[in-house]
Amino acid sequence: MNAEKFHIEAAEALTVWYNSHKRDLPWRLDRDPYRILVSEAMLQQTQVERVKSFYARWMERFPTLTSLASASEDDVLACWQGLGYYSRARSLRKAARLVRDAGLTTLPPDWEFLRSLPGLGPYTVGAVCSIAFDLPVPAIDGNVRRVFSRLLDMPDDPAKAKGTALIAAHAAAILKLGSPHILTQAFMELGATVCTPGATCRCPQCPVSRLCAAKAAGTQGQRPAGPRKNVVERRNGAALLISLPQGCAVRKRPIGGLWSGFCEIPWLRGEEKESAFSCLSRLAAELRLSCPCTDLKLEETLKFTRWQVRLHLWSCRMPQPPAGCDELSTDKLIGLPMPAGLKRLVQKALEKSGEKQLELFSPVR
DNA sequence: GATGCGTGGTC
DNA sequence: TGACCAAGCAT
Repeated sequence: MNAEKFHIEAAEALTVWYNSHKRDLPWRLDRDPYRILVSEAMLQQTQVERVKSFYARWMERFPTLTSLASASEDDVLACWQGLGYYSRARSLRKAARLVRDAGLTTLPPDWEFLRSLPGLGPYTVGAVCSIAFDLPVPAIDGNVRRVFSRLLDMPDDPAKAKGTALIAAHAAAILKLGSPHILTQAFMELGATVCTPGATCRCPQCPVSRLCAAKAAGTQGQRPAGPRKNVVERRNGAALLISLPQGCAVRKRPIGGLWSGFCEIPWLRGEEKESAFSCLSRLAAELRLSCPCTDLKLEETLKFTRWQVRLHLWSCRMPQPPAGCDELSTDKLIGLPMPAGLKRLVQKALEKSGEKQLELFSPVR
């Protein structure tokens, strides 16, 4: 089949299929560009089911771009808390302020301007342009890469620049043959519900299976081709719940890097094959601790892209906060912007102290 | 182009 | 249950 016929048949089949098979999602109630942008930012590397409740809460709190522009960063982060990749929230707020400072009250249909905003990369700009403004700008995400790597039976990694350019060319050609806002979402919807990863794809339900080169060759389970994923390194770690006269010790993470600007209880990631107890010793030395520590027998796994940490929790009592830490009352502790894994650990400790009446936070005599 | 950035779900 | 996945972006 020649390319032109491929594009025409794909546009027709996907339009029909999307109109009858699209899911009802909260960000599909209208095509307001701000609402589309928020959904796209939240959906970056995040599953639809997880985004739903965050999206609803966000829209209630920051219903318009101007309301977001006038919000404080703390309020924005609090609303994003638990969703991960927090630079997305900071960027979204900055972008809203830049739009406002440009004298606008809403996002303009201007690729160059949108691309200049923080947090809006090639994919997100494509999504806003095509979905909100109905412009034929392709939005290439993981779903679309997978769909096209199969349609074209691409033998090389579609995430590489060459593969992405090829996919963008085909996607743009198809968008021009129909409604870009329908077709962009159709590519993604197909990837999310039918053309799913590995051997789980549902080819019998696919509206474009007869156009699919991988289906014809039987290679759909091996697409997209790509490099082996990195192994996640597993390590131990130690965390400390330090009881102070009026609460417990927390510290603020530096700006930039992991959990930028968030609060945390003191903790330390172990070296390769280091025991949790050895981590505790190093942590105690770092904090210049001179008191005995009690093993609370509580653990939590912190998961990251390249490593995960089995974090063991100890407690101790001190008359004043150690170096680098501040004192905070325990009732304020739970409301603090704190990474999800650490917060789970703290909550476990609070529950345990309640059950066993450990007087974990009673004043030092 | 490679790496850092969170979190929770799936099989 | 461990490996992989989920609508990327900035540096």
